[in-house]
Amino acid sequence: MSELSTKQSQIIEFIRDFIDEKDYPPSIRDIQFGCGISSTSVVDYNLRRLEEKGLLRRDREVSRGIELLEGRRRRGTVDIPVLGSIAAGQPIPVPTSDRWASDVEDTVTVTEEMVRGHENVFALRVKGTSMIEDLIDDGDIVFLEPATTAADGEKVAVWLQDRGEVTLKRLYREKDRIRLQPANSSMPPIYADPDNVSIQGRFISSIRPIG
Amino acid sequence: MSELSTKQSQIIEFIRDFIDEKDYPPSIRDIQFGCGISSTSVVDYNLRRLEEKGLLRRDREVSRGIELLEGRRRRGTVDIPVLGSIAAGQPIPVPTSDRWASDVEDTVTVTEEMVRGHENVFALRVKGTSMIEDLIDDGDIVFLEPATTAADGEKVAVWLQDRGEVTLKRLYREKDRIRLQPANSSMPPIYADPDNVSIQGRFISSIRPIG
DNA sequence: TCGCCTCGCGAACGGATGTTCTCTCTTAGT
DNA sequence: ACTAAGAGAGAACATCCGTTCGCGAGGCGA
Repeated sequence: MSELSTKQSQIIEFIRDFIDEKDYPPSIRDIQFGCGISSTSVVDYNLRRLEEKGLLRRDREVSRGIELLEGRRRRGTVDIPVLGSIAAGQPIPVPTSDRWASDVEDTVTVTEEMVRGHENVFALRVKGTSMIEDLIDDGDIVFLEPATTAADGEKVAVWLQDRGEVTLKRLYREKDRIRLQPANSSMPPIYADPDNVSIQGRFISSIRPIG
Repeated sequence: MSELSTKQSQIIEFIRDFIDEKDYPPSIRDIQFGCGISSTSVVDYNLRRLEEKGLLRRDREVSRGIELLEGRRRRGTVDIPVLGSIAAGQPIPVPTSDRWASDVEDTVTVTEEMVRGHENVFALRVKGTSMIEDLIDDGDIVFLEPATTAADGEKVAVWLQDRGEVTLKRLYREKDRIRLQPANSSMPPIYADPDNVSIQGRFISSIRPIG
């Protein structure tokens, strides 16, 4: 029932290739000649079957009104703004709910899986190896979601007011201070007054540029 | 000269939105009504200007034969076959020059930057923490390119014939043996006879699934 | 003022294109 | 063998749609 005849998979294949090459869908006669079919009605017939099977969508009465549903796989990418470098001494303007402004210096494109389920994700370039034992190296790009709170032990980007810098660390609450723990046994933790620490974002994932 | 008139950027905008929504380009009359223009010839006129400026490409005499050049941003993704797990005791069929066979259990989609400049890239799931100090953790997915040789110190996937297993290590040639060095100071290196080692692939990059 | 160019309007032409109708041909069920 | 359904061929039709042509309104330098 949901088997595809040779002709039908050939048509699907042809449409995919056609769009790949030309960036617009083929007309029925394009398909006809491209697949060596002898009549437009045969193409129409099979297109209807394919539509019933949910493999494509057609806009009636519209030329080239064919949309491959299954081919929607690609385009599963998101552009993430790189707001700056972390632990570089610069304050980071965390994006508000509306999309980031236009002053973004750079963006990285990643597949949606890298930030799945998170909103308003932004990215920062990591300087230094303070999180090396959490497998975050110098030069990596980390993805964060805006947050103002965090559970103990979470990796967060925090703004240290007195130092005027943003850094990525694991955050632990102690009696009357906050401990920012590097993941690098050669580096001591930073202790800070709670009033001096403001959480900017929560770690989601990271990538390492090739090379 | 290369400025865009209000109408022209409006048209570009409309085309982009139209394609975004319908997945096929608008006809000239779609643009006409969508932009509140009173004549098809005006659309045609501006489309020619936009084509001259290199912002789009038109296929003459073809309905909806409009292709946005600038909108090519997305689609920069590649599907990489995940051939199995590494250090899991199973031999890995390295893909030949023709595209991998159909028995691929899984694929991951990544942006082209992750494998830039490499051919026939395949992926493996990492089991264990033997490369932890090279920032490759248990559960990571590594990307490799087929290779049969490697320079000293390179991270390679090697097939150990007597153990019947594939493992990811740094490779060093010593007098009459090969040293496979884990990046984990709690693990000893593996020494093997050169005849017993066959290199399967060279490390390119890795990603870590979210969570 | 006179060309010349840019930009826009409206209409008409002809090819492109989706739809539909009528016929075959084959296959499976009875 | 008869019939119904699936698949296809061929042609006709009605739009859809890109192109072109004539006309006009401004702007600009000579």
